Amino acid sequence: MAATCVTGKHDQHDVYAAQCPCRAMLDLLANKWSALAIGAMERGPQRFGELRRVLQGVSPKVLTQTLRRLEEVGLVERTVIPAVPLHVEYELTELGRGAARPLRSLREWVEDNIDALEG
Amino acid sequence: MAATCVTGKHDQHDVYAAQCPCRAMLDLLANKWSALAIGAMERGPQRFGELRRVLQGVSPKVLTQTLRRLEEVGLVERTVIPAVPLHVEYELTELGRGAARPLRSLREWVEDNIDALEG
DNA sequence: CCGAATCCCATCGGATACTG
DNA sequence: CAGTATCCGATGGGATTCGG
Repeated sequence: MAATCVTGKHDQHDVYAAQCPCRAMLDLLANKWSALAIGAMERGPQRFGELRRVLQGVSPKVLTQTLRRLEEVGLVERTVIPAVPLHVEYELTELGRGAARPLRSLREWVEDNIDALEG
Repeated sequence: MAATCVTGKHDQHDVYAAQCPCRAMLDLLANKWSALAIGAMERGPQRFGELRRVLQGVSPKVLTQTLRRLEEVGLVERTVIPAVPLHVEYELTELGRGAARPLRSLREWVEDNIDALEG
């Protein structure tokens, strides 16, 4: 069971509390590009260009922003491989692989239920 | 297992495909207010003001937008109860309760792992 | 009073071009 | 190849106002 500000032991761990860091974290994960990027990296390390190709329609700026934010909170590790041409790999951390599970469930639910949805 | 454009039987059911309706649906669900609103409605029908209080920091305009979009795709049912003062109840549909599960997993993961995350 | 439409502004996302 | 810079349209929040 998740702790909440109201009922749990962690008074500041409630995604519904505006000032709780959980909310900022949920904002980061509950974001279309984050959900797709993390899913893409479940297969293993991915290069910037690979991610850009998989995440159809993402602009380089937004992909960079997304990956940098995921890196900042420790969900993704960025590795620069000095070579010509330059290689940069993005990989899920242990924590990132944990976050990937509920996100995969969400993506799969959408794919499995899209026919039942209107719009 | 979820079907994908590339590997599955449903050629148009891939959240990674830019033109797939799945992507639009994921964009709707992978949104900070949608995830919180759907979670709030898991307890049962909620009035507009209740939702506004639970989703700390949401403006009435954005809450209306969010609920309307969820209603359009059939995840939420909106019921106007003619009374003074006016009652408007929002309730998850069967489909909405299905979508609620992975979203709850995501919220719980965040609450359970926030201490391990940086930022 | 509650729900929601309107106006205005700040911020963000997206397309494109360009650089290390 | 992997980003950064720049511009622009879309989106989101706040305050206010309207309607029931």
